[in-house]
Amino acid sequence: MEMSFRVIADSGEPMDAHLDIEGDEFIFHSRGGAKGRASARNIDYGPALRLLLTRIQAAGARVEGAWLDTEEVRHLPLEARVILERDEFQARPEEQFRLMSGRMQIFQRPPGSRRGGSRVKKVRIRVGQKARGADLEGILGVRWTAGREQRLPAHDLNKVTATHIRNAVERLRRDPASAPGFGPAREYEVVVDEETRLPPKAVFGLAASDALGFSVEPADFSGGAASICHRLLEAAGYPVVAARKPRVPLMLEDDLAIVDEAWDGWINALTGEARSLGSGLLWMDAHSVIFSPRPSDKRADRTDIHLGGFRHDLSVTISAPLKGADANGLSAIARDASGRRVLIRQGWLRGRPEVRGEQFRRLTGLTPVEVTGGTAPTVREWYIVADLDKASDEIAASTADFVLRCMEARAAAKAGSGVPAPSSPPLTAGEETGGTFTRKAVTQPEAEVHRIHGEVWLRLQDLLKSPGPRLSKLRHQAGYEVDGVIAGAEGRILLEIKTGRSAADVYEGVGQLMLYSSMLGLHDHRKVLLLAFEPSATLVEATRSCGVELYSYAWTKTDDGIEVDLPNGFLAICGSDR
DNA sequence: AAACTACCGTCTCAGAGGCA
DNA sequence: TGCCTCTGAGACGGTAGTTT
Repeated sequence: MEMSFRVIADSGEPMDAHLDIEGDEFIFHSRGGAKGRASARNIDYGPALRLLLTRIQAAGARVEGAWLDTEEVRHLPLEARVILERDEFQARPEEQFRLMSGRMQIFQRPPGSRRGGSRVKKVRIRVGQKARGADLEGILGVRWTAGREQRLPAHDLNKVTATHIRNAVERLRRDPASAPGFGPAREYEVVVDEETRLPPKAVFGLAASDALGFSVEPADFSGGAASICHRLLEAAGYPVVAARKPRVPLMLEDDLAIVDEAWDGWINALTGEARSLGSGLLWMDAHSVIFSPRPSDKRADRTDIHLGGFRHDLSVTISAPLKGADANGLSAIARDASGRRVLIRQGWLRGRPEVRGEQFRRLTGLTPVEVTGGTAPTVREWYIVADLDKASDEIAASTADFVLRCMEARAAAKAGSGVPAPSSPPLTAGEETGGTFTRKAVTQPEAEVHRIHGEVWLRLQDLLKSPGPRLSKLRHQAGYEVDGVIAGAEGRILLEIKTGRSAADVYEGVGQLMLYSSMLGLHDHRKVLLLAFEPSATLVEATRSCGVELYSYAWTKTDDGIEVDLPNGFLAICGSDR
């Protein structure tokens, strides 16, 4: 099967999403394979299809309809495989996508099967002719791909020798235009001598063209820190270093819509490079930085980001700009001379002790940038957090670097003031409550919801009341709250109660017990996870090997509420003789 | 027979809405 | 600010069918 066109993102980067064009219709290809594997195909299916729908609408083009177009259903007449009606293309692109993917999933599923089915199938979309005369290719923003699609294999790139590289360096030194198609250095530079620095991809591209006997282009190989390109350049005796940033002044962006869009892009980049730890916490593996997005308390619908959150006394907030060109804000979006968008933050860490000015520069090792535009009573010192026109991983890396430097500065400032930085002593948290609350009708009808979690807690508290209260709750100063700490018969117990029944609830509970045990210094406590279902022997075994004991409770609805039945084994270790 | 294509089915995650 | 429930949607192993 040929896949003739490729979707190009607004940034100009080609996406992994392909389509064919047939007259006034385009066929958008399905996604397949596991991400990261060589077999992965059309991995950007979702984002790309949304983008296409947006572009069609933006172009004022008329859409005639969308149909499932997999081989399996091709024999069916068009009207039997509609996934979006003509009228529905009036809806917002996001809504169109939602409708289409939902219908794709349930198409021809056996009756009664609520789940299952792919949402990433091949679809055919017809765009009407009255599209302001533009051709479909132009409206969709796609590019014809005739040649190579993949990057060159490593064994080809490894054919590049030090001699090829030396020759390439000499050619580029004599004539910087001798590698057409390659841009100037952005992230890294090849150090040739004191005066001469060259773009690594151009050097390697030229060397590879020489070695392989055909014109190697930028898309044929990756650059970046761990790439074969950098490795071979270094091996040939040319150090590759981070590019020296030009010290051009930045201009504060005053259009709030652009600021907000850039802000959202930044958050997306971070989120895309992280995985969830539950409870709104995200973890960037690659950079060892934790963060949590929180609704802004200054602006509705905006999100602030708190980074480095395990230790709130070391964390850094980057809050959504309140207005355009706000030279007084904590953070802002600015542009450099070439129009690139940059997220900047003031070099001012609040709290005790406060870190700002010269101390911030010294402790972080960062250099402030010159920023113009906007008016403020005092001059602010701005620092670059991330260049937002870069790839997500680079945005995340740059943000993480900024945050880690801020955290180090905070820790150093504390240490310098003679105050060590121990984790804060835990506080006692309020008791749980049971009963019910009414869930308003949103997507589901209004309903009474029982606070099972609270009921279990109250039942346990009741059983452990005598002699003297032995169930308490602790709360870390950063806000993390433990379900219970029990002075048990055979030692103290750290308890986490889960009402959910999914594997994710178990993962979350085990994770919470690990984290809380460490954060609250409760290393000598038995870690107990109380589940609402009977775990399998395998799960019990696996969690036990992590140092977590599993017990399950049961609850039943009675006339006057909820009756909770706690397991005897668990009550025994709690010291209840019930 | 191996490799590839185009899906399916399930797991998992993330966000919204809501409560204390 | 943490946690709960619900829901949409992405990730990804698995596999039938097709092509080489």
